[in-house]
Amino acid sequence: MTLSDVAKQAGVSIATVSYVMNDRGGVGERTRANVLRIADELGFRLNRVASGLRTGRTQVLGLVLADITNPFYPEIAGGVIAAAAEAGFQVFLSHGGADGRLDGEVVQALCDHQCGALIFTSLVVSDGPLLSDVVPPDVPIVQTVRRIPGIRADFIGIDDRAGAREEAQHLIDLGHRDIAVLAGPSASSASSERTAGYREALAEAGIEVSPESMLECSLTGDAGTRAAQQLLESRGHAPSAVLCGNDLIALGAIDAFLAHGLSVPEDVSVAGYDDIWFASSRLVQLTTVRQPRHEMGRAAVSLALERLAEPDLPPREVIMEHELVVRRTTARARAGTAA
Amino acid sequence: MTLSDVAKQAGVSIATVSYVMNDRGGVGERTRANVLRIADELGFRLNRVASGLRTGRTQVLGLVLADITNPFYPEIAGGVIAAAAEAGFQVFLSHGGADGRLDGEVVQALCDHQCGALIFTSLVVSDGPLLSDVVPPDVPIVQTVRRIPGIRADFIGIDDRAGAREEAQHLIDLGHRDIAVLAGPSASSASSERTAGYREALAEAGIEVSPESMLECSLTGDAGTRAAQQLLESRGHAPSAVLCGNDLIALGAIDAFLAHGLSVPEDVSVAGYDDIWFASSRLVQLTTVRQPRHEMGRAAVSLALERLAEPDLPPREVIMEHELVVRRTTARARAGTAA
DNA sequence: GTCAATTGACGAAACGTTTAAGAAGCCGTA
DNA sequence: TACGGCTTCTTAAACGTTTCGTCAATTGAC
Repeated sequence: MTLSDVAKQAGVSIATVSYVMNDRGGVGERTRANVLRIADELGFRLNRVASGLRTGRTQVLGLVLADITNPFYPEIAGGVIAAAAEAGFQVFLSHGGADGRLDGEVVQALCDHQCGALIFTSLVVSDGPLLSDVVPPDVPIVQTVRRIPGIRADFIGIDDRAGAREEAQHLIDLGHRDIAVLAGPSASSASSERTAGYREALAEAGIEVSPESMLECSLTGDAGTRAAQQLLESRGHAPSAVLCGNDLIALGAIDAFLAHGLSVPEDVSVAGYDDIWFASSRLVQLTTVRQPRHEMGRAAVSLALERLAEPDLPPREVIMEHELVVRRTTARARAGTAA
Repeated sequence: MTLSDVAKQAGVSIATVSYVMNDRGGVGERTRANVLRIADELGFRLNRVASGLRTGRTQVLGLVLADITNPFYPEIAGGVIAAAAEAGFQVFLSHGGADGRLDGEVVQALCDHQCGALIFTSLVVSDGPLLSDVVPPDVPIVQTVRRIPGIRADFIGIDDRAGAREEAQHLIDLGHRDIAVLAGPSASSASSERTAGYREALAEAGIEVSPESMLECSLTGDAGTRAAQQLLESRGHAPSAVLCGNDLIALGAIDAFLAHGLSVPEDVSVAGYDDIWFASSRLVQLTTVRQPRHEMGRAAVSLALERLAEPDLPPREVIMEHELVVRRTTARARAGTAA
């Protein structure tokens, strides 16, 4: 079932059918209607692979998630897929390596399939050279969540530092002074921004964080559990509150505290970051900072398509609104501990 | 950068380079090595779109998730993507409509892009005609999780009925007699199998479930909350235990019970189904039945590729191992209520 | 030394589409 | 009548691969 079949049936040339199927002008009203009818009867649909070859651009976006099993990412993917579908694009989904780094083969494969644009989540700095080596210069790149400097790519994310400051301030307002930080990997721009935000707000309030109360761990629940245990061991007692690099760390830390017989938030307040779906469950009720993930996915597609239409646009950064969400894992500091 | 460029540089024909790049025989060892070297120097990679057009088959799988934001599905996607990558395939990701039904346009778009095979999760019966209308007969279809009868498609899932029986038996063994069921939509084969399994096991133990203790709701947390509320209202008191159609319903129900001042599992035991990631969190510790989602995704790819290689295989059903996971939301029935 | 079989390489057609360039018909005006 | 300017339609050349059929060169057997 090809253009040629429809053309034969309708008694016109292949070109005419092509013009009709692509809604191009220059076709008489009668023939257009006739072709449309025949195509419909025959169940004809354009072969997008052939179009892609001929035009040199495919209606396909490549999306690389850092880790698809991390509940943070699928909603971004949802936004990307929805916006892409509206624009008539398909989405190739891949994910990075287990260590959070980008897998060169994955990016290569995407390029082999002639993606029109590439969207990445949570790049790390060492991914930079890979991208410039592998991705053809005419393929737009959008990075979300994290940003690596100096690469040819648009960015979409939130003001992590501001969110972190607000969250730290929230704890300070609740009277906490003995505050620990379980930070995400400093290789991640988002994590280091958050850590910086925490530090700034605490410093402004005259609170200093001792080295043993400032731990760096990877962005998983297990890492959070281990870090919280280490916190308890090295300090000898629980902090009054803990600021975590993301929600998974926070949940892992809560696990650890509960296992030590501490209650949250009565004994220790815990705050996360991201507002993953499950943070809002009544069973958890985690205080956190929300990233508009679905909207970020949509916006990433807009950036990509805009640049596709106008390649010479200057590099752009879109910063979306975040929101401090106060729930049940943070509470007023105990009188005794607030000093 | 095309075959032609490499051929020119290596002083051989396009055909020869093609044979080399595809690891076909009939090329001398010296020329092969030379072509490989030149291709590497030039950074040449085959254009998969052109290959796809020429061969009529693309190295692409289409994956349609019922709902990407539902934490149940991304792990299936992870398995699919991993297995596909190993076989040199890319994966187009789409998702169904908000009502859980398949969107015809989505399937059409996937076919327009000449996917080699299509994998679906959680089809509903009314999706059947759509598939046979839209998907070309030479494109293998794999359905996972749920099965709709009579369509040209392989299936991969678990024995939902057996899992449900085991779970119900677990509650019976704990001494529960006043057991309610919050079932998923009966339009879903998985849900109705589970419901049937619950019923069978309860019936065998001589337990009958009153109509007001058997509610059907959709597979979301909110629906679970509402259903649990309705349960409490119409019955006047809490059941001793509740079997839920999936984990989300269970979590929603727990929410509702907690909101009514009941404790889980002291006042009421709750069991879910699926073992989504967060059911295992220490904050939840949900008793449930595990589906090996990652492996199901991988197996779906195997089925698809096998049928691609051998289209005349008889229809196949792969049933994977499930596992009853007993955690903290189910406990021995109170002496008083066990009657 | 001859001939058949094998190996290694090539030419060219095809896959289904897009699109530049051009032809045919029609209209109105000079 | 001749002609420029529309509109509508067609012809044909790509896009980058794969693969069939052919052929020259080499090998091995006699």
